Amino acid sequence: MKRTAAFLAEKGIRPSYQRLRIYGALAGTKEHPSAETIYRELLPEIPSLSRTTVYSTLALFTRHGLAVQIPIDGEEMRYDADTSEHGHFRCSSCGRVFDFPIAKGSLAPELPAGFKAEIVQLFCVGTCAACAAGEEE
Amino acid sequence: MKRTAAFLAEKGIRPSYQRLRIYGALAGTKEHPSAETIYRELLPEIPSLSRTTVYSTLALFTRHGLAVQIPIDGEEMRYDADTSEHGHFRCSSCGRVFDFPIAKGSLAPELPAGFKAEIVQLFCVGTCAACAAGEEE
DNA sequence: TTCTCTGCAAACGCTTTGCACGGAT
DNA sequence: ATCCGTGCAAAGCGTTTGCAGAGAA
Repeated sequence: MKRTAAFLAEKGIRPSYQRLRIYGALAGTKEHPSAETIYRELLPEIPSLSRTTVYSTLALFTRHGLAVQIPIDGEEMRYDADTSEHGHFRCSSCGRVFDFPIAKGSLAPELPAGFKAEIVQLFCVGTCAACAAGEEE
Repeated sequence: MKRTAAFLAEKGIRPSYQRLRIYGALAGTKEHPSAETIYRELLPEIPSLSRTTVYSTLALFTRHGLAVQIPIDGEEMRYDADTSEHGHFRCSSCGRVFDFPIAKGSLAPELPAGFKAEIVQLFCVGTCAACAAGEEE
């Protein structure tokens, strides 16, 4: 946790207990959790935690570049602490979101003149290997 | 409109007046409208129109492959009648969504074995040419 | 008749806002 | 003393659902 505190501090975020735990929950999983998921995960250990804090903290992380928003399903916003270039695959059967690598440069679209992209995201929706193999959810 | 009626019919959708008009509103613009936008556009001419009808009709079009959902901003769902392969760029300043071409094959990501993508979408968020040129709004 | 479509109103789920308390600076 | 972070409750917004009436087949 000491590491995390220093990491948040150097990004300009005061390392409060809640922020440390929320960052830990986000960075420690590949599940691309939503605010609700993180809230429910931490609640048993931090009974006083409120959803408001989770939402505002995730917004703070996003503003400071520690997390990326993944609006892959129009239902709930998901977050990813991995801000490097990669794609996201959502299984329409089980709902899980997976990372997948993308060929370098393939995400450098030829935008019309004058357009400047700050965020580039590649989304896929389909069926994951587990669900395709017949494991219903 | 005759054309549109036949088009909907051959896709297995009964061409009611509302459906024709909603399809027309969607296909006749490059604005990637939301349900609310279409509703407000048609309301003056179809005063009895309800949001419910717009929502259910757009869902119907999506199910039948006449429209694609674009969850580019996690706020409201946008729709596109152009189902061909292209990218979407959202200007974070003015909120408009633009199409842009993508190099053939660049949207064929190397998914892990067993994964099968049905929908592939490339999203960018940034500043459009007009906003970059200083036109606030 | 029977089935589908439409539309109103209410409900729902995710997220944001207003406000007050408490702790840090 | 001031500022910032937290948390509760309520509101907000996009969307879906329940239900009834109108219309097509």
